Amino acid sequence: MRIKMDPRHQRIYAAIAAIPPGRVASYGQIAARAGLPGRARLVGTALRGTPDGMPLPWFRVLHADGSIALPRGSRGFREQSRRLRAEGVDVRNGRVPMAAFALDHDLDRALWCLE
DNA sequence: TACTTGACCGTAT
DNA sequence: CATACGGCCAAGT
Repeated sequence: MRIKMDPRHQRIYAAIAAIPPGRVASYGQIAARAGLPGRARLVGTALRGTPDGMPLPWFRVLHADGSIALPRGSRGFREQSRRLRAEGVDVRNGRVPMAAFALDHDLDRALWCLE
């Protein structure tokens, strides 16, 4: 048996999966690219409920200011930092310089206008 | 059903 | 730099 997953979550997962290695995106950017402008919180909700075993580059999703969402010192926090650095992303003091690594913000605004 | 939480965000002070 | 606030609203209790 199989229960249909919320289509919005599917679109969110797809948007996250589309982030290229070595790049990152904010929750808001992912929401916009999933056709859900202004609903960054839903991205967090979806991410929290990521099905076990789904190979999702969750670590490429950060706060809009580039900081890691998970609590400082938590296991997730350390793993996220490690995995980002492993693919060349600059993580300093729990934060990534978005100007240099984030997906194009202007494109997201353009997508927003199409909604 | 009602109320609270929260892997958020932009703006204001 | 740090709080505060309103907007957002699915999930959890």
